[in-house]
Amino acid sequence: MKNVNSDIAYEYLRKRILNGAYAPGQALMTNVLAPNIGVSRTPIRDALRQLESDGLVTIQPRIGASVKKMDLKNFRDSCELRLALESHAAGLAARNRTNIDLHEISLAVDEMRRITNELGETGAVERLIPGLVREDVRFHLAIISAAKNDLIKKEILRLHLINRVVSGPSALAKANVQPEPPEDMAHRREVLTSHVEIFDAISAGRAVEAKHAMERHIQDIIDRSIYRLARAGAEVATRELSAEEAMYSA
Amino acid sequence: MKNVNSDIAYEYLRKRILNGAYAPGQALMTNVLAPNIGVSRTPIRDALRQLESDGLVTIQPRIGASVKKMDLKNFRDSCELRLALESHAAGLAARNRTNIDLHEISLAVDEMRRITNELGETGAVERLIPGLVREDVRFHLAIISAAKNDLIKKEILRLHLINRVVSGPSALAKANVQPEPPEDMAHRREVLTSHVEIFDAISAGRAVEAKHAMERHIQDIIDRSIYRLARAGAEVATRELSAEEAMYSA
DNA sequence: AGTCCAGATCATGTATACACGAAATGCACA
DNA sequence: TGTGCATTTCGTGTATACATGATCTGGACT
Repeated sequence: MKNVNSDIAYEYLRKRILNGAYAPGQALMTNVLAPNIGVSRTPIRDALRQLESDGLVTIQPRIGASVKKMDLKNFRDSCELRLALESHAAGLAARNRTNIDLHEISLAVDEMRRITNELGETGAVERLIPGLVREDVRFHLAIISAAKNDLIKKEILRLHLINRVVSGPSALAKANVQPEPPEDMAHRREVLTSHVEIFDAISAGRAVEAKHAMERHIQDIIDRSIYRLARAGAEVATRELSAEEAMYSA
Repeated sequence: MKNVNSDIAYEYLRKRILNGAYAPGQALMTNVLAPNIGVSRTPIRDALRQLESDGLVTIQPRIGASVKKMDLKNFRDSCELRLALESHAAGLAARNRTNIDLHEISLAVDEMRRITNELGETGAVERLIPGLVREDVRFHLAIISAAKNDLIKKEILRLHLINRVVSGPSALAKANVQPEPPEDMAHRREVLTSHVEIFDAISAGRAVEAKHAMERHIQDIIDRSIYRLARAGAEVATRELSAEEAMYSA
């Protein structure tokens, strides 16, 4: 955002939506928010509008704003969008990446490999997972940047990468979704392999290969997410996910 | 949008930006706009924010809003984005289309074929081109709808399809870009062929084929646009396009 | 002449007051 | 007791007044 008070309201609301402080569907009334945040209704309105275009909030005229509910359909839709954008970005990255981009991507891969190996040996899940997530985000972010298309980058970030970065553990645990089932070590190695594969393709400038590798990689992630959500049971599916939970779980 | 006065301001500004009434880069000051539109500054601010997220306006904090300039880089970027989204949508459409969707697409194809043939016989460009454009938009819109992904649809529409619909002839002529060089009859037949090809793939449920056909089709359109822009000469390239001109020319 | 600073000007961002519409309450009536 | 309508409540949307920051003007100094 741009203006200081709007920013305050925006960040305040965004954080609380993302960490689940507000239930999905909960009304966000400017006149109750205003005293809490310490600014007037005007910048709050601005913030809500921005959040609406981020897809986190629904605004109905003369009714008001509420935290957006995300059902499985919406979740799938956003996954599809991510798939389309990121795989295309991978293709572009193979064409447009500089050596510096390449270096940054390789760092993310190397670091992830290191952590994955350490995890395999020590099993120190609690301690190492955050780093793994960080390097994963870093990897995807580096590729998006290497694609050299600001519009696509903006869209992808708006979709969810920022969410993953800022959201933290949050409501996923509450929903009884196990973020890290113990049998996932195999999956972690697969992720690493995918990343290496994508990196190699981008490095070699093979656009279609990079694109397809990224497609498969993200499709895997999506399938996994949906499977986990489904397995987490009806209470998650029916009570509806907040936008945050769905985003984070991707 | 949602609220009546914000809508008025939004439509007012949108139309005038799209038809070139405001030059690219021109400042849009709320206190001069307000009396003209006949509403107060508040809904105008709302409208400007919305237009910013549409990509038509740039807002700098404490500086103000201005009509977004679009250079060749931005134009290419938005084309890339369109390519990614629409080709993916074509793939989805092949999987998710209903018979009703299929029918609507076929209507657009048939009508376009009819008009193209008539155009080949009579050469009545002035009279028939609008119908051709309409059916082209209809074709793409029908596919996007058949993909059954509201998020992707929303993104594509925001990108430019609406623009094509609402913009009208506008500033393209002013820029001395010939929208219809006489040798384009061949191109029109190619477009028709592409549409048929895409339709067949979607109809048969061949997702990857539909996707690739759409990719080629849009890449053709983009190449043509960029070629035409380049040929139109330096004055277009250097004086910078308004968002509208670039969008429309796609 | 050119540069730099101070004041003035002006547009934005913010707060607040007002008006309209929607929902909730409560009362009358069946 | 349940239903329908009027009234009230309350929150949004809009207008306007105020404050802050940015730009512009003019003059002084080098």
